[in-house]
This record gives sequence, C-alpha cells and structure tokens, in this order.
Amino acid sequence: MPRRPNYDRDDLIQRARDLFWRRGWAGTSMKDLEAELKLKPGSFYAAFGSKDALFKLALERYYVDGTERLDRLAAEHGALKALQVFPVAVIENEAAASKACMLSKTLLELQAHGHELAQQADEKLQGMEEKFAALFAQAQARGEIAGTHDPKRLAAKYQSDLIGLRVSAERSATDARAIADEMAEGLGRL
Amino acid sequence: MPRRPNYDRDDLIQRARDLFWRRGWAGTSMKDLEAELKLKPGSFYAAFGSKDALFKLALERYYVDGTERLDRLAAEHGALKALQVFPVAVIENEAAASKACMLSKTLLELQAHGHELAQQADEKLQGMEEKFAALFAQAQARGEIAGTHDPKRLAAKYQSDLIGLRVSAERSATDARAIADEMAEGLGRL
DNA sequence: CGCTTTGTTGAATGATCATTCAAGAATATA
DNA sequence: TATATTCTTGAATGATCATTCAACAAAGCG
Repeated sequence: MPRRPNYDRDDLIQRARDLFWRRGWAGTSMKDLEAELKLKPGSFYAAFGSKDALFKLALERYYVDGTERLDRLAAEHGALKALQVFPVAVIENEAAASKACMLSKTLLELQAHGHELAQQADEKLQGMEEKFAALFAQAQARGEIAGTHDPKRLAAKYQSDLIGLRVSAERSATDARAIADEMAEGLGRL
Repeated sequence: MPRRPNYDRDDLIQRARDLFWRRGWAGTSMKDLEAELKLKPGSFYAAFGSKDALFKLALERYYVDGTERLDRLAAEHGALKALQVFPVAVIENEAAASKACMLSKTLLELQAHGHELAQQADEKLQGMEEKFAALFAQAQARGEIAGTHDPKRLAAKYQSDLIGLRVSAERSATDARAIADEMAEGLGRL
C-alpha cells in the first residue's frame, strides 16, 4: 500500500558517518547533512529522528567497521601481525574521511559538555581496547610474544599509541608512517 | 585623561584559555565567555576584537606556558629526566582545564574547515616537537641516551605518544599514570 | 570644576541553528 | 482504478549564534 523510501538507509548512514567523522558534531550542520544526503528536513526527521540520533548510528557504524577490519586482519595474518599491520592500514586508508579516530574526536569534542555521545564514544574505545587485549593474549598463547606482560596493560598502551599516531597523521609536517613502523617494531620486541 | 579598564587583561586571557581548552571552539559561546570573563559584549569586542582573536591569544598563552614548563623541568632535572617527567606532570596537573592537549583538540576540531586556528595549532605542535628534539639531542650529547637515534624521529614519536597519553587521560576507564610510566621506562631504555 | 578620553552597558542586528508540520506526491494493494 | 499508506517538500518556528552601536559612566588633566 505504501510508498517506499527512494534512498538506501545504510548508504545514508555511511555518508553521514564520513561527514561527522571529518567535521565533528558541531562542525556538521543540518544544512550540510541535507546537502550530502539529499534529504529535505521532513524526510530527514522521518528517517532518523534527530541529528544526534544519526550521529549515534554513524558512531555505531564506525565501530562495527573498525572491529570487522581488525578481525579480518587477525584471521588473515594472526594476532601479532594484525596488531602490527592495523596502525599502518588505518593511516594509509585513502577511503577514510579522516586519519584521526572518530571515537577520540567525539570524546574530545563533547566530553566537557557531558554529552551522551561522548560517553558512547568512550564505551566504544573500551570495546576496541578489549579486542586489542584479546589479540595480545592470543599472541601470547601462540608464543609470538612473551607471556610476562599483562595483555590489558599492553592493550591500553597500544590504544594510546594508536590514538596518538592517528592525531599525528592529521598534522602537516609529520611522517606518520615512520611512527607506525616504530610501533610495529616495538611490538616485535615483546 | 582616560578611564582605565577594571580588569586584568592577562587574567582574562588565561580564563578564556581554560574555557576554550575544556570546551573547544564551537563549544564555547560568547555567552559563556561573557559569563566567565564578566564582560559585556561591548567591552569584550573593545578588548579583543572577536572570539577568534581571543582564541588565538589563548592558544599562544597555552603554548608559552607549555614551553616554559618544559624548560623549567629541563633546567631542574636535565634533558632526559625532563622528558620522562613531563608526561606525568601534564596528566597529573590538577590545575589544568583538561588532560588533553589544547593544540591537538583545536587541530582536530577545526582542521577540516580549513580554519586559520587549526593551522596555528599545527605550527605550535611543531614548535613543541622541536623543543623535544633539542632535549633529545642534549641527552645524547651528555651520553644519557645512545647517539644512534635521530633526535627528530625520537621527538616525533615522543610527541605522538604524549598526545595519545593525554587523550587516554580523558577516558573513564584508563590508567593514564601506567601509560606515562611505560613512556618514561621506554625512554630509559634508549 | 569642566573637558576630553576611554570603558561600560545592554538592547538590537541579522545570520544560522535544529526542528516541526501541513500540504502534496507517489505507490502498493484491494 | 480507487484508496490507504507512506514519503517528500519547503516554508515557518523559535532559539541561539557572533557582532554592532548609541547612550551613558568614569577618571585623569587643565
């Protein structure tokens, strides 16, 4: 009976994710979104409810894509190699809207306002870190790295270094690849 | 002949710096600034010209304070020890408006818009990195660390790690001190 | 004390913000 | 083809944005 939407919802979320990722929450206006998604206000609000609701969907999409990418690398190369390759893959991904991490950008932008989206970014960073910890534990189990270190500590440091790398990759005069290589090298020395 | 301002301009810049540092550029409204600085619009614009102009002054103040803090540590403890202590000092400074670095926050928020303030944050990050490189070179000259490494590479990695540490320090479930200690330890192994 | 200079005040400006809603258009079923 | 249902359109809303300005207040110098 009804009329059907003439857009692909998933594609819209992906495009919104890229816009939010690049420009941030306050830096992306409804006008920007309407232009990018080719949606008039009425359709937009019927589809997503609010700007914040779409940002939340975008954040979830970002997170799922990230974990899947990591899982794929682990399946292909094993735990240690995946941890070594991931930072390079992230900063050399030309398709990415930004080199910096959308989760850290969101956290930094909205944390001081106590915005709900900041908390969600925080939780997803935690989720990523647990994935990292699992890979470190797996690498230890396979004898790829020494079993003396606490996987959670390793993951916390790895996450921290990765965030730093990705901010550095946004700078003009920085050789991000060199930093990523040093990260990988450091992991090899464990 | 004239009437004199009844505020301390330097104190105002410092308070504005803390507000911008914590809340970011878009996250700080003129209303916020008027309330914090106790300045009506007319006085504000007479004193600073625009919100952006004040942000720029705040950024400069932030940079000068940072370099002075680093210089003080180097004079007191020597180059290597200063580099080891600086990250800890930064994340444990209770007086700071935010654990994260104002320069990286500004870069991340405004870079995509090609905003002039993003470029200035970028330049100041570069300035900090050169300070770090000078300290690494100094530590090498004194034999505190091996002379085989390139001080610029060391500084780039150090800056990257420091930025990551400071973002991590904003997270809820992270032991930033542990990460800072590992940074210091890594420097000791050079 | 009066004059000149500068600081302060706060209402007004126009732009842009996210959001709403009533009216019209499209489509799948009956 | 008629009808029910959903989607699309775009003007309107009220809030908030940074900024301006004219009127007023204060203070140093003659």
